[in-house]
Amino acid sequence: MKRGSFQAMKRLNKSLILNKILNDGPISRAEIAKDIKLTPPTVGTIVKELIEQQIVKESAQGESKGGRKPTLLVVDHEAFYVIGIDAGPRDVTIVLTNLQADMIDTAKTDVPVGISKEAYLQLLIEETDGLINRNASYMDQLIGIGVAMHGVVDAERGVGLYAPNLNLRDIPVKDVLTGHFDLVVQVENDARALALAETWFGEGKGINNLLAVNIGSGVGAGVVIDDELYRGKAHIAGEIGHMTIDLHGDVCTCGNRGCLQTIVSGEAIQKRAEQAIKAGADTLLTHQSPTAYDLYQAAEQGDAFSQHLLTETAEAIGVGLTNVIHTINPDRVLLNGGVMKASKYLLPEIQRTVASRALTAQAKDTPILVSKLGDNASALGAVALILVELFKRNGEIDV
Amino acid sequence: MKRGSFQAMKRLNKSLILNKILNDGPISRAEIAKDIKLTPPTVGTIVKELIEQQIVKESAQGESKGGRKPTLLVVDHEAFYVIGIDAGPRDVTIVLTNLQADMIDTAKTDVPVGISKEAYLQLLIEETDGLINRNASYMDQLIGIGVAMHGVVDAERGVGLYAPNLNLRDIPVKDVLTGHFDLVVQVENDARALALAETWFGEGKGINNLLAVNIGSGVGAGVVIDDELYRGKAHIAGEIGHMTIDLHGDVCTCGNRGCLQTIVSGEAIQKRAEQAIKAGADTLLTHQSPTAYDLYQAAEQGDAFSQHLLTETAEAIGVGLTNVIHTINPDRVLLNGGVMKASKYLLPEIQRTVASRALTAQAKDTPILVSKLGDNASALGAVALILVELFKRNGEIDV
DNA sequence: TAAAATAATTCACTATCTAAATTATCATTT
DNA sequence: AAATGATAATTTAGATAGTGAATTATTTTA
Repeated sequence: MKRGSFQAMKRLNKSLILNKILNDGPISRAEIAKDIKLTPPTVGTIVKELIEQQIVKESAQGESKGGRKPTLLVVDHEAFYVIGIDAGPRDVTIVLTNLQADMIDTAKTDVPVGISKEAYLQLLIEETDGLINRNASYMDQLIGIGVAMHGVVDAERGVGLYAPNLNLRDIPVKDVLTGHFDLVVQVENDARALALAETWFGEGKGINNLLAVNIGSGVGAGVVIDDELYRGKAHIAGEIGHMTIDLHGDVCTCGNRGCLQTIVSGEAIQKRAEQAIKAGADTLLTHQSPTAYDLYQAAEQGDAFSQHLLTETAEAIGVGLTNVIHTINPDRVLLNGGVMKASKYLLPEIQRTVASRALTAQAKDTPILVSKLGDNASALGAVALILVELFKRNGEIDV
Repeated sequence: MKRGSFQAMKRLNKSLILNKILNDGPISRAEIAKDIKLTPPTVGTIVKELIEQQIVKESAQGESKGGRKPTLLVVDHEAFYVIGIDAGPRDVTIVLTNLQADMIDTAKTDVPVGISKEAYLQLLIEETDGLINRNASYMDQLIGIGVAMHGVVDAERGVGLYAPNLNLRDIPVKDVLTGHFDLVVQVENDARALALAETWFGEGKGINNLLAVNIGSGVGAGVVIDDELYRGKAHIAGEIGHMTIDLHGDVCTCGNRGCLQTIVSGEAIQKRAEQAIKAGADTLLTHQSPTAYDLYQAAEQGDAFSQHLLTETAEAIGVGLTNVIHTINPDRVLLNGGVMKASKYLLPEIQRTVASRALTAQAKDTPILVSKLGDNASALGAVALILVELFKRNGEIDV
């Protein structure tokens, strides 16, 4: 219950101005004032503070519109640096970026099978230390470490509650990392980090209510509502992989039947193809257990079996998305993950399925796009976790 | 993009104080100050304004805690009156209540089959006029009319976009009613109004993220996120009746197969029972087409057929709820509607199903309750639509 | 070169909060 | 019954941060 106070009022205005510069910069003080409906003096004094904090700087002069040239303001993207860690079950990717996610350096390492909780945390620390040592010159401007973590995560406490593919529980990521690095550390579930990456750097920019779905070895989604990640009481909002869409379908790892994952996850696709091939399906495929990408390639060669399997997959994805659209009705849906490497075949069928099944014209028209962020998307989401802190706290992050 | 200003700051504090009195009253100025962390003078001046606006009044003196007795403040529930309309496809219910939803008077009328848009609106006006004329003494304190409307509703414009069971589209409810009554009019979808009724008067009080499901002739839900109704871009958030849970199930009115509705709606239950009875099921039931309540009564007599049918229904509801819990992870789920008249048999099975299917311990524990609001719940939700306006606008509604 | 326009800053003013002091009222102790 | 110590509410003075109008700094255009 946040009361109104002078501090709060100023914080809000400062936040509005900073984010205006971030999103619409280069921009003049005068234009900021006009857009946010604050008076020029108010904008002036707040901008002065932001410049003192080094997060904003004056750039070139703008074009005159018949009077004095405006002094344009931009966020100084080189003022601070951020580390983002994609802490997956198979490998760990670490990136060092500036404030607009330009990659300075990156490191990637495999995770040994059956690793213990302590060893996993040690691995994160060592790899991060390595990256830090290689880039010592940036380190006094390093403001935080974001972690995108596989599994169910309590973002508030920074704890990995359950990481199924590592078979680990209650991993105190935040405590351990802050203890070692003495920096701001934010931890989040990888699907949600991905959604955040989209809103900061991808196709989710400016979308207030977003569903970002990751279809890989599992299926998960990040839900953005009113420009903020929505987590839910038990931190499981967006766990759509275990949505039941076929009451009498195959048994899932979770014990239920007909989860979305049992049809559309990377593993499910491989398994379904494998079974069909064993049963003697007529196909050009040479792999015994082809991935979605293999299917895509074969489909390109005209393989009807692969085309059919991808269509089937797309329809199931479409059914799942329609269910979510009817529940939270997002402004846009973004698709990501390894399976979407077959997006050329999947996307049109997904769109067609949603258009055919959704209830109203507007719902049928829900834009469904494939992410353009590429491989480091989760790590970039981890970076974005820190950017949220920085820009929400008006640049007043502890360095 | 709301900037910080003195006005906004004061509005916020006024809102906090008013809602504190509403929720925790009778309460003294001193305690308000302590709870909201505002200083006594600030609270004092704002309370003075609220008293001038008549929405708050001083009630009795409280108990002394060793000093001067506190003057307790309460919302004056008799200061204003509200009309709530439940505009359904079969009948229209209208209530007149004070600010705590105490019923002053009520009216109910049937809707002729195949009614036109104009006639339906005329019916709403005439019935409301009748209620108003019967209660003329309250009318100078009447502040608004809320409408809970069957179908897809654009709450912002106050238009019924599509009312399937009336087979009407684009019903300009708000414009027509404001034109005739010159009062604040708010229109909302009935399932969402129901959710709002729960947060104001029912089991949803104080629950930040709520799912209120109505299982009647159709299935719909109201989604509350961060204490506010969530509508979604196309106004269809919460349309969970057409969630696909059985890819190869029965065909729904929407054209898809295996919608939740095809198993659990009132009509679906009757249809399923009817078919089984025709096929010679062994049952005590005398009806050819029994309702959920008939099944409940028979089940109470030990009818195994009815018990089984209810269990089947409950499991499907549980599957649907689990899907929603995995998507938006609400703090609480409330169940309402005609089918829940069999809640004695349904609820335990629903809870068991969710507990068995949900992913994590916390999710399994999601509280699922049956509404206690009774028959006028939707009309009370309509009343709540106006209360939201009143209490969000700090009592500054135009009378 | 003067006039008009736009950008940024300065100055005076105002709304609203806070802190401290004051007044009002009550229970308890002497 | 009067004094004492609490608690509640109000009054007073002061601080914060916004607004409007005026001023200064540029720049384009007539």
